[in-house]
Amino acid sequence: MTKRLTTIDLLRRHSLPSLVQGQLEEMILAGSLTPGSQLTEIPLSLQLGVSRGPVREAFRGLEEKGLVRVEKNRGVFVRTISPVEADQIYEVRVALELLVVAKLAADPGRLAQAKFDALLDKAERMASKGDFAACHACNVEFHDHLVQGTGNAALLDTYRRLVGELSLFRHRAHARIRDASSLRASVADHRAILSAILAGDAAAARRRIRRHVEASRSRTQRLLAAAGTSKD
Amino acid sequence: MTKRLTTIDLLRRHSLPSLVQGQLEEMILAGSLTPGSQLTEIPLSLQLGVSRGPVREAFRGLEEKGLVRVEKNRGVFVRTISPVEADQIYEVRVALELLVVAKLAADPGRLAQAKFDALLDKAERMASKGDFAACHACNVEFHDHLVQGTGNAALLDTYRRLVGELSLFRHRAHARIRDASSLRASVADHRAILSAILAGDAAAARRRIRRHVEASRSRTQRLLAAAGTSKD
DNA sequence: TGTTTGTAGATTGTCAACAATATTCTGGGG
DNA sequence: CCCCAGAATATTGTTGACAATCTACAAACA
Repeated sequence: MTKRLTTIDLLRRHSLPSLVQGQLEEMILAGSLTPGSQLTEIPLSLQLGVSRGPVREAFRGLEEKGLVRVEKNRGVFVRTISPVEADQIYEVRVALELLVVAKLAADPGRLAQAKFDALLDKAERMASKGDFAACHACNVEFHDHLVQGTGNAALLDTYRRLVGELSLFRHRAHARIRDASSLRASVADHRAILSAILAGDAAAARRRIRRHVEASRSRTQRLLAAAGTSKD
Repeated sequence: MTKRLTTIDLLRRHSLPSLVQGQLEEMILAGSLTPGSQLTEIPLSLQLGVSRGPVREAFRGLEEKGLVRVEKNRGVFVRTISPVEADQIYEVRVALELLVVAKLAADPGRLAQAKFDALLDKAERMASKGDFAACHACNVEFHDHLVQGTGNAALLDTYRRLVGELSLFRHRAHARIRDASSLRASVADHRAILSAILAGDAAAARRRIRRHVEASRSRTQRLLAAAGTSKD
């Protein structure tokens, strides 16, 4: 009990609700809280060492963020995203990423190339080692850094929200990334996209990112279809 | 029998926090709560006839929605959006609207043309009557219905969030729309965009919506610049 | 046997009181 | 006259308790 409190005490600068929200968000995005599962207030508040109030406030934030679904007098549940919803999210994401690479290609000088190269190298190393989760994390971070590079806060917020919901969908699909070839293909895509951006070739960058994200979309859809036939 | 039940049921379905959040959101978007002003819990809870708990929960939702800013131990304030932030939001909005008209133009049959025509006619009537606020509302609704027409829930959510933040910016700029010519120009733009969509001409629709939103962007920026020099 | 109804338990919804923090005001000193 | 320390006030942060609602189970009846 005391140990649990220290973890929260060390971060006293943030209010309790925001801490709880961050913790829950992390667990949801990591998949330790599976989509569809119920989040009961009392066990959570006991587990986190806080009262129900902050937990409820965190629920509100998570609901607005699209990570949980609240049913009055019933409870809150980790949001489940249907294949069509995921497809729609992907559609918006493509539009955003097109804007991202176009902006970056218009001014490639501002991009910290070393950071991206390091990220891509690490992704390949992880893939070689067979650590697919780490490789996937690198790939996700590559996209995120790309969006960060635009310097557009609204764009970054919007993008992250969509990606968060998509990761939710990936968990629902039980789609653990085990396919080394697709991971390597992603890294190769990323290299091509990056080079197009650095060359200032917006058209090529747009073409490549579109193909890249569309491939991810159809791949995820296929994975869910396979998982769906077996159980759901 | 059904009438009373539905009203009761609708009230029972929404929890107090969601009611409060909706009320506050309405007030913020309408401009009756001006950007930068503080929202104190006790007066609000007294005014709305509820306790502080629901109000706090509503604050969390509004914060995640980007309508208020929360400072720990200081209070919550209606969010103020800077010109650069507004510009960035507009940039994302353009990307979304491009997707919207492209999707609609790809399948114009699904669009309820009568609804849009009625909306445009009403907008012109309001402009002629000198009711600029109503005309502006019609124009906003036109865009919203366009996005609704895509049938993409994620796209609609994302779009509405951005538009909400932009309306916040308009209030900050004290930019009451009084310019009849720009309002009429917007209606004319809308007619052109709609006809391009109905003709299935995606390229023309994209070109026109881009010019249209970009015009709105620069106009809003100019209005704020003018207001900024005079007072702020 | 199947349905229904009542009851017990659990969970959420709401509230009012208490604690912690920030802001304001006031009095004294330089 | 200005500045600073310290109390007074106001506001937020958090908690525990109480009320309302839903769920699950079991007993009674057709």
